[in-house]
Amino acid sequence: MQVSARTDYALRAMLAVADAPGRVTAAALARAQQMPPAFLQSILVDLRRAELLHGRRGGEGGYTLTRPAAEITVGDVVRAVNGALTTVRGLPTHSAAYPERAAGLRDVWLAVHDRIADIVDRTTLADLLNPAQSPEARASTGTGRRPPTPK
Amino acid sequence: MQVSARTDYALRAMLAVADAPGRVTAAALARAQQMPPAFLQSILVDLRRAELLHGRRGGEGGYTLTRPAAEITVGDVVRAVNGALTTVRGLPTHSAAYPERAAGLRDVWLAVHDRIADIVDRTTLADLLNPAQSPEARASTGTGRRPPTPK
DNA sequence: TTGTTTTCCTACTTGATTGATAGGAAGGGT
DNA sequence: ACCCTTCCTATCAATCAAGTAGGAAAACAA
Repeated sequence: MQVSARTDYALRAMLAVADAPGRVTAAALARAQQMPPAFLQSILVDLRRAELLHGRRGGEGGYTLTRPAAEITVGDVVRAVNGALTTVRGLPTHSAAYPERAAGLRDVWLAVHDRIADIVDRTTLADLLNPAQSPEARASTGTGRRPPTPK
Repeated sequence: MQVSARTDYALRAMLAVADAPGRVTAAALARAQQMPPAFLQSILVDLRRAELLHGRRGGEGGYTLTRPAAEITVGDVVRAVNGALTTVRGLPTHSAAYPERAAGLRDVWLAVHDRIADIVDRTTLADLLNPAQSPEARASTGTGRRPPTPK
């Protein structure tokens, strides 16, 4: 039930890129968010391969978003760096086998997975940058956002 | 966002003990649930220290629950073996510091934490052993159980 | 009571996965 | 040509999963 450092760093990096006006270099990113520069580099490679970031080399280089911040969800970022959204014993949640008596446990992990998906797939980077209008992040209980927001 | 093997094993062990009529030995537990015996032993120690299991040695020895299965929640077991319910970068979710731009991210992890807590703190071992009457585990969306179930 | 069996308990060791690092190699601007 | 910045690969360190070995305690039998 733990969020890996890789996932947390990836989201913070995406938020910093989304917030900046132009391009952002990896070095500036690491300094602003206080994360190990070399480790951040390997995370940026994952985000670039997932088509979430566009990297440009050379002078005046840096990273930009491939899509508007309102069209990138937290779930997109998590899946890019972590593979599956939730895992049990290293395996994807839906593909973990359980013996006889513990069959009901599988449903618990699936329910946890669905609740998490409800949150991260409905929250966009733009929502996080405007704290005033992010209903998801504040409500402790309830469904969250009413607007359908069809993906 | 991953459930550790330790947590998964601990819950399966607790379910097997709850389901058995009398005492259950660690060896029988490992065999029935197909988990490494020695690793299970270290997990049982955690469960015993958390006052969830009572171990008895000697012939006719084994483990039993310290409380009825209906009074032990999934959350109790998770916290016993994992410390905090959810962690970000190894730290408890509520105590992770975030710099300027990523402040909104903290609320996301807190919301995830609350949703997970809603599930695991309301689901008891008895619920999991009666698949017919476990509303939590089946519903993909919604609040789950209506009865207040005051702890 | 003594011995024996059964089981729980503790400490240490190995292997694998993840977090983190360093040093180039390739590409864009000037 | 030169410099800067992103990219890639190989490597180190730490943590967790898993396994091993050797007691310590409790129940039963003689």
